Amino acid sequence: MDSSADSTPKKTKGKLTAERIMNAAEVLFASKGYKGTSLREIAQAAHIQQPGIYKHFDSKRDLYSSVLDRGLSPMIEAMRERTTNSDSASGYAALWEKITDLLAEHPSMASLFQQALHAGGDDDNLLIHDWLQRLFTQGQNTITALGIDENMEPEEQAIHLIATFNLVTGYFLSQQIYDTLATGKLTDPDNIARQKKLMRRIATALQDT
Amino acid sequence: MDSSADSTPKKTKGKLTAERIMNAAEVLFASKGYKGTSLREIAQAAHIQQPGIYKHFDSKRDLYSSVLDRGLSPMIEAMRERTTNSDSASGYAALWEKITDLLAEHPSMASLFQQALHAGGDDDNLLIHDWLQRLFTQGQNTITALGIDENMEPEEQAIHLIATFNLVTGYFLSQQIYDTLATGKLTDPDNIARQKKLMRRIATALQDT
DNA sequence: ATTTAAAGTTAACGATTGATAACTTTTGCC
DNA sequence: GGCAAAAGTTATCAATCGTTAACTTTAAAT
Repeated sequence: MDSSADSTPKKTKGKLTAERIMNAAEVLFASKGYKGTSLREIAQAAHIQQPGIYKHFDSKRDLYSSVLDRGLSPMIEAMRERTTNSDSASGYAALWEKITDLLAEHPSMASLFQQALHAGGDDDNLLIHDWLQRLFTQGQNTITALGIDENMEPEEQAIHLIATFNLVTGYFLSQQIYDTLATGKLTDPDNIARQKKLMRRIATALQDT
Repeated sequence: MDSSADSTPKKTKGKLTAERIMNAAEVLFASKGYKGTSLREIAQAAHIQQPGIYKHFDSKRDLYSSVLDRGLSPMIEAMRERTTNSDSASGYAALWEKITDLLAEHPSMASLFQQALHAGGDDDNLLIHDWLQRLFTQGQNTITALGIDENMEPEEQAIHLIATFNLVTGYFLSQQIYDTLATGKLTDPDNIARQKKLMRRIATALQDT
């Protein structure tokens, strides 16, 4: 299928279909939630019939999990890099900017992540709990990498983390708020630049203890 | 029913039941989402049988709307007061603190509000769009009341609004993040005080142009 | 070109859901 | 206390949903 055979793995028909399914699922899960999205509408968006989804995924839950995996891995990777290379105070802003860039490419992920976070009392808790551990607790370097003063008491560190997390992800979920005051899209480069500027100002304010 | 007959309206059995239904619905809608919550589980939590809900609400949608109404009205009221009485720069921090206090009493509302905001492409858009108008666009006084520089370009104003909104509401949705670093509840008074302190620092940073 | 495996479709199933109708019980008013 | 209205229950319905099985078509491997 692919002419550059050695540098790119061959993509079978099935793999391409699975990608289409996951792309459709990502957008629909993000906008309508897990329960609010049926496999029939995902299938329709992916141009197959609904039971066909079972050729590629074991269950709806498996599809959801795969979508989350695909979307969160780059974030975990960015976090890991910063944790490993945290060498200066400028690092933390760069991390959140990197995550902002990632989310700008996949704005649905912000919604999916927040949904998964807010699923309380469900059997999803194990899934997202695992992700939280991987995202936020890779040792004390994580705190520094995230731009949080490590001499702070844990409660205050946690609240700083929450604020920063919500600033970054909440931005991508707020098009409707944006529409009340301005025109355009939050994923426009100009707006992304504005958001980054605002984040830098906040980061500076929080860093000055 | 109520012995202080003149100062408090009488609460019929039905009204008390409707309250129970709405209390149950508020918590369940918040944690499981609209589609993920069935009328049967709401009814069970309210100690009635499921079709009994139709004695008090026309539909599931009507119940949802009533829950939103009940929870958002105090916020609109707080907003209106600040808009009317916006007299000093200290006003804007007080507004967000007031909203923080309101949400601390009803943390489910933060989740419900965000859910409604993120419902894209649904017939809910009219509902939340109305609420957004009422929350955020009560004239130019609103911008000042919210602590946003009115000489800023609209795009930047909108992004500041988004940031502030997500700081306030996102806090209440982030217990799972908090749990990765600390113990306790986000609604504990100590943590609320920490959050307010953090918000004041951010507000000051954003105000310094 | 042939064969096998993969991928896709159609039909159907059991479970769940929001809503309705009929009936029963409780409440509130006089 | 009696009566009407309100509130609540039981039973049922049509629709939707995730899933499975059987069948068909296409893709991939040789």
